[in-house]
Amino acid sequence: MQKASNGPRAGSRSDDQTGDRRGGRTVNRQVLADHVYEELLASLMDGRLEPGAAVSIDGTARELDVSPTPVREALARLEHTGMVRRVALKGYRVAPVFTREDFAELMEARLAIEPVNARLACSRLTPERLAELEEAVADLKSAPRGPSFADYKDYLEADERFHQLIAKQTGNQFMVAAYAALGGQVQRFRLFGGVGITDAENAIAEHQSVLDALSTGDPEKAEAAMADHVQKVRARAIADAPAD
Amino acid sequence: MQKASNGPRAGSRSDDQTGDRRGGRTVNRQVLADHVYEELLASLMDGRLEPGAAVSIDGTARELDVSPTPVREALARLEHTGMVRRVALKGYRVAPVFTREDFAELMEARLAIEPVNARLACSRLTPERLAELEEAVADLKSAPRGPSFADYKDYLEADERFHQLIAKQTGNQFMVAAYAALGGQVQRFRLFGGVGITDAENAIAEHQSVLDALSTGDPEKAEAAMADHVQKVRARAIADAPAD
DNA sequence: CATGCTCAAATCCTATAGGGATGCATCTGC
DNA sequence: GCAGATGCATCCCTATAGGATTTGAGCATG
Repeated sequence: MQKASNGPRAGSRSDDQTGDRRGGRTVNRQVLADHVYEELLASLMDGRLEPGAAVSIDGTARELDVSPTPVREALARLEHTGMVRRVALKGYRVAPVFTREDFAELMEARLAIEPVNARLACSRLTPERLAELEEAVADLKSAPRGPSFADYKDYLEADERFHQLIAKQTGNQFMVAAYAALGGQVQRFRLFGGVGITDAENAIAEHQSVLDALSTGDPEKAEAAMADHVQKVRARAIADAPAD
Repeated sequence: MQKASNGPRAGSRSDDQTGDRRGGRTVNRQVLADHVYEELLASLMDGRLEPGAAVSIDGTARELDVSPTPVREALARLEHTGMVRRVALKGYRVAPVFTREDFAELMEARLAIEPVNARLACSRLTPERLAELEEAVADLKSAPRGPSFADYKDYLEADERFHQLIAKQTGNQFMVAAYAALGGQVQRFRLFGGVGITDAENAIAEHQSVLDALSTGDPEKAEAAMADHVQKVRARAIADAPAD
């Protein structure tokens, strides 16, 4: 909306993050489509884009002041994550809200994958990664948990980060990919699943339990702690869920 | 290569599969990017595109006689499957061959996911799906298994179909997504993992065992049979693997 | 011979143009 | 007043143009 069509700036992209230099050599070249992808992902992950909302290609392009081409590319990647759906010739839409059944399926899948991740992560845990996990739990404890949306965004972000770190700690690229296929949905559920932040105290305790189990180095314990956590999340969500 | 640049046909796409009509109303509208995606996926799945090969955007566009735009979109989707990798400003490349470690990780992930799929599928098995599974196993048995590449393509296709059907039979969209995150890699490993078709007899017997276990309706048996199958595949592959 | 430079072709990346379809507001006829 | 037709705006989709970057060959130099 700001600076809408202020003039053609074709090809003059040497001042944004493209040619980012650090220490004298280019480190992480990035193209516009990557930027758009991250922007859209952030909007989806923190709830700015609500389920069911249309994501217009041209509209997004105008908003970000780019051409539709990189937006198409970014959305094509996002489609494969399940966070947006596409209908040919009709465009993209944020995936609809979770039904009760969707939620049950998601929890079933988490229960199949996340305890295994905890077990594998435990047997390969490095001190550095353990520190990162401790930091995530600390952030979880210290994050504000007010009633408004923005108030517990940090809490949700720390929650997602904790689980994602465990997936990465497995050192298994395919388990990371499998969790990633769920991760976005998990986060979306946290935002729009109906269950609020009321279970924070319990959830924090369970995360601490998982972390403790990982610290002991006993893979079986870690697996059990994670399974326990996921099951309790499911139980609380069912209890809190609205009538429909 | 054939019919290279025979002339501009801009906007005349009312004769290909776009406006496909059946019974009077349009049923499944398809855009060019979908066609390109399927074309590339087929090339990857049956080995026409070998690991490490460059996949040029412009080149593919010329070959399929379309513009680069839909090719970009198709490749963006494929990137998220892990079958092609992208480097900014350098283009796409078919994912490299499996190392021993990659193979171990893939089998670890399959062992975490596929037995669960078998268990879930078993408890929700419908006669129609069971028939499809039986057909896949029958195709597995009847498929030619010659020494040349094209000779056992059908065999590999039936193998992939069997596992994918079980994933779908879970009725859990997230388990399907998780398997899909692996599925492409599994197929690629079958093609280029070094292990040939020597284990066909054993593998067929194991697939039959999985099918039998599913037929009994005992989820525990199905899970065990699938775990046994994956573990034996791993064992055979390790035994057959070349020195490096 | 090995190494560095120059240049040209190929390729990637983004913007723009325009065809076709859809949706919505407006208008007309009953 | 209301149903259907019409026009306009919006959007998706593909092609094309052109700038920016990479790459590899050819050539010069130590």
